[in-house]
Amino acid sequence: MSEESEVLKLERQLCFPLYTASRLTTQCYQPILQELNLTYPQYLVMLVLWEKNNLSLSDIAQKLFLQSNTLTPLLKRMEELGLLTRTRSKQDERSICISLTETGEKLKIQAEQVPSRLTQQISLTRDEAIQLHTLLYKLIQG
Amino acid sequence: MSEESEVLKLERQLCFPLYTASRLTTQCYQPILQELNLTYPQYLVMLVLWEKNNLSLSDIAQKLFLQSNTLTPLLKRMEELGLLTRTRSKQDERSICISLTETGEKLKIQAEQVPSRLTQQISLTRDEAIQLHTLLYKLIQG
DNA sequence: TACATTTACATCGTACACGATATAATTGTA
DNA sequence: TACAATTATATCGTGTACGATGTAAATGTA
Repeated sequence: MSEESEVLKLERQLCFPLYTASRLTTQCYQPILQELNLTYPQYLVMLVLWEKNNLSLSDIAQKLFLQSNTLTPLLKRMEELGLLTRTRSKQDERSICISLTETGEKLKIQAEQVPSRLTQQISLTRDEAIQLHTLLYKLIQG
Repeated sequence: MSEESEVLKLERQLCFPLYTASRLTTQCYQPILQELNLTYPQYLVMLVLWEKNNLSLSDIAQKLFLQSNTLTPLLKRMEELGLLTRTRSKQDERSICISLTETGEKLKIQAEQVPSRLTQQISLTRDEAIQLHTLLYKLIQG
């Protein structure tokens, strides 16, 4: 009934396993992050800020490949959770400075266990994970 | 100021490049799919149905690793677009049968050019793409 | 055959993503 | 210095994702 069209087969697309692997991996994080009361995108913001505190929205946006339309409400929710503060920069009134609160800083200690707990759930060898990591960054930066 | 915590560095995580590669790849599709008046998840549903028509919602759900909470509204929108019909199955009144309309079938012809147009934009060699494909499926199926 | 269990969808609420657009501050330039 | 262009963030609307829950049909079982 359906014509042969190899190029349109779902399993042949690169996009589909990317989309699915991303979603399923995020789902693996969910129960772990729930203990920290964080969503996955919120966790990413925390990773950025734990590495370097007091960044502007655009700094975070650049690191996460996101924009203000996604980040503004995300950061507002995180402010309401008491994880960070959003203050207008003195040097440039357009810019806002995102700073971790003490609560936000302290959450890092609990978060230290997250990566290893996730690695345990993943069905890739260490070498495969490295290989995948390399290929994904090549795709992203291309 | 921020303590050294190698395990929590953003660039070390596997999840982040997965999430980003998925989003950026979807963004590559967007202008191409706009010509077909499809969103990316809608395109995935079409890929499934072009391969095999007259599937139940749960068949599609299984292939795309989605559930009714996502698929029901998605399929309703596609029905409104005139791409498919949703009819209760006679054999099992709980099940709905998703069938392509003629419009939906015909869209396949236009879609044939999508994969190659995307491949051109991707910064991976053929071998790397195959390698990535294999690793992602291993991750998904694990 | 009653009835508990399972299955297939649907609905609801929350939180992203993201294109389009708005707004105010800063910068470049005639 | 006026004023156009740029930049940083915010807002809005639409469309996913997905956990939790609801509902009705089908199935298993005593």
